[in-house]
Amino acid sequence: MPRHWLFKTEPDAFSIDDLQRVGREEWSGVRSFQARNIMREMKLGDLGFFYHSSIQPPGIVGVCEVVAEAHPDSTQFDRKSEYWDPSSGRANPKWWCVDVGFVRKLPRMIPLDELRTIPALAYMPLLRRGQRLSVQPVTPQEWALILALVASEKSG
DNA sequence: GCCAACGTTGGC
DNA sequence: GCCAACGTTGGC
Repeated sequence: MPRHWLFKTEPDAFSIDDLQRVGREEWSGVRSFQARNIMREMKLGDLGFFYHSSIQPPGIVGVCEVVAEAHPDSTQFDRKSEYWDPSSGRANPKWWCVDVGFVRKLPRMIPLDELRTIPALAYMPLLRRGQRLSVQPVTPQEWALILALVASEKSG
C-alpha cells in the first residue's frame, strides 16, 4: 500500500510541465531537516501531489511518483551549485533526497483556496498557518478526497 | 543549552 | 513588496 506525499515547487524554477518533459527529476536542494526526514520515509512507487507555490493562484497541478528512494543529494557536494554545503561530506552526507517521476497532470489545477473550503483537509500541513514544509505527508483520506474533486472532470 | 537575531518561505 | 511563522545560528 503506497503512502502519499506532497511536493511543493515554484513553477518558475521547475514546473509540472518540466517534469513531464524530462520524465524524472532528483528532488535536490531541499535544506530542511524535517523535509529530509520525510523524504527518507518514502518508498518506491509512493505517489505524491505536485504543488505549484509562489504563483497566483497556488495549487495542486499533478501527480508524481517516487522512482528512487532517498539517496545523498548531489548538489551538496557541487561547489558551483547554489545548494553546495561545505559542512557536508561524502563520508557522511547531510542532505538526502528522492527522485520523482511524472505520472499525470490533473484535469485542472486545484487552487489552495478551494482546498481551504473543505473541512476534512484542515489538518494538512499545506493549509496550516505557518507550515512551510516543502515536502509533506498526505493521508489516504486526504489523497482520495482531493482526487475526487477532479475525478469526474475530463483529463486535459 | 538558552534564546535573541537572522534568514527563508510563501501566501497575500 | 510585505510580513508572519518558524528553523537555524551563534554568543554567552
